[in-house]
Amino acid sequence: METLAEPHVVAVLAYPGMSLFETGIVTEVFGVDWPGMDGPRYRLVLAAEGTKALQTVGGGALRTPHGLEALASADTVIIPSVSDVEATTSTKLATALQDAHARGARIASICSGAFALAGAGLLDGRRATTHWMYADRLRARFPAVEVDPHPLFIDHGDVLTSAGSASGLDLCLHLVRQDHGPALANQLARRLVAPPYRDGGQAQYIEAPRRATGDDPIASTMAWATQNLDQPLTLADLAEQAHMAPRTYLRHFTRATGTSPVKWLIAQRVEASLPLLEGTSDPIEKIATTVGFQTAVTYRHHFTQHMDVAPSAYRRSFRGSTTSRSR
DNA sequence: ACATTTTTCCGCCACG
DNA sequence: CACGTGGCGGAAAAAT
Repeated sequence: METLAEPHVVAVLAYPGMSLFETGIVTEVFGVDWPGMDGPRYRLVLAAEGTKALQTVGGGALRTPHGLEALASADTVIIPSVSDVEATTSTKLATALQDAHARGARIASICSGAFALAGAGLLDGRRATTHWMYADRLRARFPAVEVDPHPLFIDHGDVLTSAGSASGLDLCLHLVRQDHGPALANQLARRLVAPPYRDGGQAQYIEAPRRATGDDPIASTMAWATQNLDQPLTLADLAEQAHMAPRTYLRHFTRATGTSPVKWLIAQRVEASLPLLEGTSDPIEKIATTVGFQTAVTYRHHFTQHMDVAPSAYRRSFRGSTTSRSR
């Protein structure tokens, strides 16, 4: 568990024509030494095939001393997308990935990086995701891969895939959470000013984007619900607010949102409770009811479900780490 | 931690 | 006929 002596090595692939965004996410999470963050560290290694300077999007050039052998010897390997989803994965890269995997390293991809993992055969017979726009191509090129375009990321333990670029951040935070627990992951998310937790199963693609205008009945009931979070809201209440039958409301809601009303409500309530845990010393009971859970039991249940820690533990770890360091 | 009751959610289908 | 609606039943999830 403790990796203080031997830092966990994260290798991220650099390639010609790369965008700096996905790599930047990885850098931010695993490469930056955040001041005031005690606890375990990672060592980030940028690895490339060959030692020539690589062109990046925007006309820059990038050179790294680390070759693919750095991939093969890392603890975690991240492929932050590929330059061309039609191109076959080079044998050298495929071999490096297979070696790393066989050695027990964790292999993760962001966005179109899944094509490299699939090219190395690491996704055969497994469920995997990628950017929703590439899902069909991935399926067509690698029929052995069970492509699911819906979730933000899929974690098999040894192999992980994530969706569009920004979901890479969710994936990276997920890895930190796996390695060092929710407290550190949440703390890091705070520093990055990222939402603390997005579940891997959350929908990546929302068919009917919510309009901010008031004429969207779903959007307005959602706004209404967040205003009235403290009181018990049922599906029937929301439907009535939207002047729809429950069945119709349900359909519209899932289409617009990617989740169900109750799941969304629970997530809202858990989220609303975070600042109360962080900033007040209100008892859990009180927080539970102010964010709309009938009882503290249900609050604890759902909080733990979402955050992987009990509310009290979250509060404790949050306080401990922020106050003890800054003064 | 577990069982019971209640609510949600989704496929199916009839209706307008 | 295509399309949105909404009631019904039962599995699944949430509340108690």
